[in-house]
Amino acid sequence: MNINQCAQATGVSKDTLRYYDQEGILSPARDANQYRNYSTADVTRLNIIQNLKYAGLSLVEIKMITNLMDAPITDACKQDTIAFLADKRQIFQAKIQFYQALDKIAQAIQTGAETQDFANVKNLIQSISQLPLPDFEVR
Amino acid sequence: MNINQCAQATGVSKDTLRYYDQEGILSPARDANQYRNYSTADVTRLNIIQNLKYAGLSLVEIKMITNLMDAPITDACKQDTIAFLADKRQIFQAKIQFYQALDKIAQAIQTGAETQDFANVKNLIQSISQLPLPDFEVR
DNA sequence: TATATCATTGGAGGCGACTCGAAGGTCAAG
DNA sequence: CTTGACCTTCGAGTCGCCTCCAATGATATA
Repeated sequence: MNINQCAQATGVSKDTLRYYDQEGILSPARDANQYRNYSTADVTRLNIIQNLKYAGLSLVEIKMITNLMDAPITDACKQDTIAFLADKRQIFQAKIQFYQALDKIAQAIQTGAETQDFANVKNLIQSISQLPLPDFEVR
Repeated sequence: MNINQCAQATGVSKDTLRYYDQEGILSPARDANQYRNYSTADVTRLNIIQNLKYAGLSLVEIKMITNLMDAPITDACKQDTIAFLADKRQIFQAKIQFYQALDKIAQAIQTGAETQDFANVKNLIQSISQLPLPDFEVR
């Protein structure tokens, strides 16, 4: 599968695919003519990359996780992984709670706007300031 | 409250506060000497900004929402707001589901790594590729 | 075999959201 | 009335993540 086909298949642009290669995030095999040749495993990996990006991970973090797939897992990296995941899970859970709370407010604002209750809309926006940000991350 | 005190109180850097002013996201009153003077309402607004940033909204989107607080809400902007919120709520709900699914996998990976079950760790990472990305947004 | 269409690289440019530095105005303490 | 710690603006720089372009090489079709 050449770069164009891979771009079609995954929705990731050719430029981005070259960029990922350059950054060591996804380096497909090369044909004799130096053309990139994407395998189905590469496509799977691109799906992982897209999903983790969607979850707000940086490319560096994504690289770290996907590298676990082909590296033999050493003891040191095991420790790192566990720590990293414990961290990320805290963030994920905080995000779940946060989005649930925010969605509730958004729903109320929606209703308020529909029923012309604008005073209440302003109060609801105010209430966004009360949502507790987890103290362990700033981003 | 001057810019330094506001920075202390909110954890937002002075540079960022000036940047927000410049971008029209938060423009505090000015004293006679042109110094920025932040009110408690401004601090509240900064909390809102930080929370919406955490939820993944861009500064432009945040500006749109917080502007609802001091503008008289016209019919046109009401329509916009409702549409915008409907959109965002879809995204919020998708994120909730996504994070829940991802956290489950992360938990399993964590357990796998702790119990040295590395083959399973690799399978679990693979399974991230299966998480369904909502089709209505790419970010 | 010429032409069009694909691939390669390297380097520059862009955008969002800051971040920093220089040059200068303001103010309180000694 | 000077010193030092603030504040101001403006312009440039940074970082992550692409995106575009030019020069060059490979492949497929008339």
